[in-house]
Amino acid sequence: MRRNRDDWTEIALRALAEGGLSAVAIEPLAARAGATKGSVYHHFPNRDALLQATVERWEREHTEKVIELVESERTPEDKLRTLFAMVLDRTRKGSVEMALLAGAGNEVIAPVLQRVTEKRLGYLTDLFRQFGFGKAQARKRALIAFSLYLGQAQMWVSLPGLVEPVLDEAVRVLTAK
Amino acid sequence: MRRNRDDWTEIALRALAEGGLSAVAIEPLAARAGATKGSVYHHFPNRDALLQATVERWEREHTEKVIELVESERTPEDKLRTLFAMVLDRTRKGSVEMALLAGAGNEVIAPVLQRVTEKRLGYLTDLFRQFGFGKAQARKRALIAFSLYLGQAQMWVSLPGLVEPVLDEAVRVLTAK
DNA sequence: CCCCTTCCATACGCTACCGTATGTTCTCGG
DNA sequence: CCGAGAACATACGGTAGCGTATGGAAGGGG
Repeated sequence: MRRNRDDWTEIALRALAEGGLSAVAIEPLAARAGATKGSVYHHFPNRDALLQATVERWEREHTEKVIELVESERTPEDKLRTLFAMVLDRTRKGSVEMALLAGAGNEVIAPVLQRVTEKRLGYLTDLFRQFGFGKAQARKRALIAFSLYLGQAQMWVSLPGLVEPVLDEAVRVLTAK
Repeated sequence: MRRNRDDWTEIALRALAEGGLSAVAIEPLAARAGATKGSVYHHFPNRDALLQATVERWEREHTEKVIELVESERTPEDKLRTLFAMVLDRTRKGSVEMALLAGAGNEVIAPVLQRVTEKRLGYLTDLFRQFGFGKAQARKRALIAFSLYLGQAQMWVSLPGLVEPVLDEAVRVLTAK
């Protein structure tokens, strides 16, 4: 079976979700795909290039899709609630997101994480403005909401089974004047 | 210079803070200490044992001290504010805490993280009860507050320079009925 | 002072992964 | 149907860290 660049980033994406950053390693990936690293090195000059292409693919495919999907909700409350519920649900089963957060120190991952976070914060700020908050306060609430999401996601990996019943309270607290 | 068990966990603790989990490696640590791994392997059977002793030392020395220090504040508001300010400040400059969060998947780190988190959540719950919240709601607020902290800490490593001015708003939001 | 234990250095083999070099197979356009 | 380029395999050398084995130094109790 011949493989192209996209095949490899897809495989790497899955490995990233399941095994974290260190699982994106040329030789194990090749073995897993029933190939040898000769194939990988034909499509990518080195490991960082594969990682780069992989995270950029994730950025393209997942970042905007979430926002699009949330926008199908009608009221700001529903949007916020859906956003939290959906994003946290993705986080559950070994997601790419958590792998990237854990690997935030990596110089390939850092810029991607930065771009994605800023985009999300921008969207969240707009969302809070729809609740009637002023510009500055909407930004603060967005930061708080996003931190809350990050923290929930983090807790899921370090304390599974303690995260669930907070959503309603969180939304209420976040939107209270 | 002769070294004992505590010397090595201290060195490992520093390495953990500065370089993360992967920096707790026998050979680099020994080199850094001007010794050879022969010394380390005399005091610890293997790498995991060193890591274990190191994180347990951190658990002893840092977990309870924070709570003690916060308890010196008078009002619940001041306690909450101090707690956030202090813990987030520790997080800034390459802390052990962040290294542990990033390595939450590790089977040595996980149980420690779990114990510490539960202890902190317990304390936070008590704190929110002092605000007049009922038992269940205090627990939810505690979870939210702790997630908020985790998220802020996480943001500090992936987006340095965007975290600061949220403290007041966060405290207000968290304590609002 | 000497011996026994503690502490440590040196040397070794092993694994996992990186990256390179070179040869082989597949595929498709002419 | 054949030749060129793309895709891949194989083999190699290199690095970093783990863990073991064994001998040497160091220091305190007898």
